[in-house]
Amino acid sequence: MQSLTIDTGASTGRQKKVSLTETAYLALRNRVLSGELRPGAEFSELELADQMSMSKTPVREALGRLVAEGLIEAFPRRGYRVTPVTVKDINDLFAIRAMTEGTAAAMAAINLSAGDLDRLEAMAEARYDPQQGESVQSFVKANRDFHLAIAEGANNQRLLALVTSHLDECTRLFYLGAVSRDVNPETSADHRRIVDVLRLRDPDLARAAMVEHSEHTQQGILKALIASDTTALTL
Amino acid sequence: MQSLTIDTGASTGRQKKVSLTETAYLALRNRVLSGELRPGAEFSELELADQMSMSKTPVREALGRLVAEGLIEAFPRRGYRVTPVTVKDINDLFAIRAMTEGTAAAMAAINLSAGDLDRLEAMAEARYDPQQGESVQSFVKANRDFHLAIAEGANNQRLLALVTSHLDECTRLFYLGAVSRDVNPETSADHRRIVDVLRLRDPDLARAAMVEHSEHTQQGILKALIASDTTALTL
DNA sequence: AACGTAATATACTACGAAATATGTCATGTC
DNA sequence: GACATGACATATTTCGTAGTATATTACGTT
Repeated sequence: MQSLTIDTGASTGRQKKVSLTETAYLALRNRVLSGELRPGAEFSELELADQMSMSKTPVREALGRLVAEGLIEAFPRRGYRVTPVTVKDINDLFAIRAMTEGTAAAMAAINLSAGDLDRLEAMAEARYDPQQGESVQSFVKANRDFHLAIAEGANNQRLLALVTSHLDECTRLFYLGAVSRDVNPETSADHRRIVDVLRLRDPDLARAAMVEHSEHTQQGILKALIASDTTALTL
Repeated sequence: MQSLTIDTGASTGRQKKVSLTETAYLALRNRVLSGELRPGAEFSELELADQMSMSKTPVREALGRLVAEGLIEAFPRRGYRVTPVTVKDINDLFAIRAMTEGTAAAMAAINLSAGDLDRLEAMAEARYDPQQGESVQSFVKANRDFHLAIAEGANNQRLLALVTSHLDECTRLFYLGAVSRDVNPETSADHRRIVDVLRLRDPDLARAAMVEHSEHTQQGILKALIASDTTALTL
């Protein structure tokens, strides 16, 4: 076979053409995480292929990855559906999140430079208007950036990947039921406290602050989801 | 589309026919984890398809999942190779393992019944003869069962999945370089201590014992890999 | 209620197109 | 004359399309 010398093409700023499989994967994942495809929704390969005007194969490969991730369920020879969400699921998910992000914060407390911390502090100032969908979306992105910046500070690629995927799944729950709630005061207070303890360079305190923040988010989302009359939750 | 009423077929004990994609995925993953396909090894879809006497499509779908898991790297329009292993990789991996299995042990300390603990204690007695490949393999399986039994005690499916995948990756490193070493005394001592502290139902002690065991394994594997003259490690 | 038949959707094969690497050869430079 | 450089042809490999086979469900008939 051909030799596999590596050229990431990172140095040249040329535009990277992504495969249809990657396109389908990102689009589908986004539709699930944004709540456009709600838990329990059923669909077929052909249906999605037509929507995205591509053949079934790339759609099929994208679905395979999402099934492996657990976001979608496959029913052999019958079809697919978005994996239903249960209360236990949510608790399990947030237990993982507290673990991964808590560990990341503890490691970041040691690694982050003063400049990094200043940038984090600026990120923690993000606010939003619960009435405006656009504002909600940019707040969600800012929140994501804040958490990922800390996870990057852990200097562990595997941990960063774990944090990213679980954080995105938590955000999905936020979209599913808690959009109407105003979490501004709680979130910004938590984020500020996290930056404060990171400055102390104390791993244990940083972990505790992050775990506490995760638990706050969990409580808020559980309340909002249970209160909402949507079909987001399955028993 | 057809309705997706659920029938897992679990109640009927009928034999489950697995798809070629699943077959290819399991076979490839096993070849990588067992060290048959070593880090850096290059190959093509056609090559693998011929070996397993199937079409390229199921192979391709299996490779997609392994790429997503990080076990294999894809080079668009050129081919694939087994992801090289670096020392930092190993340290990152074991940091994750200590985190996930430590957390699992802490949760298991609360959940496990006396009967569960007795079964665990029996599992901890597994020994092997470093000279016999067959014995090594059954020891590795027993070790896996021991760790997964604890992870199941955490009662969190997501955590169990994380523990499983990372434990398997650690086992791969064991196969890659440490086969010759005799880890019997160290392992059984650690395992016995873990069962002992689990009996105390103290989450913090259980976590500490598990983390310590993970670190012992990490040190042993690092030493063995660096000492071995194999090409398993990339700088 | 049991059975047969049609409809539907996946699972897989086969093939063609596009992209990348490699080898050859002509050309130019020292 | 030796060597480097670029153009072009060719081989290799993935990427995606299209079509076939098979499994499963739904439904009508007896």
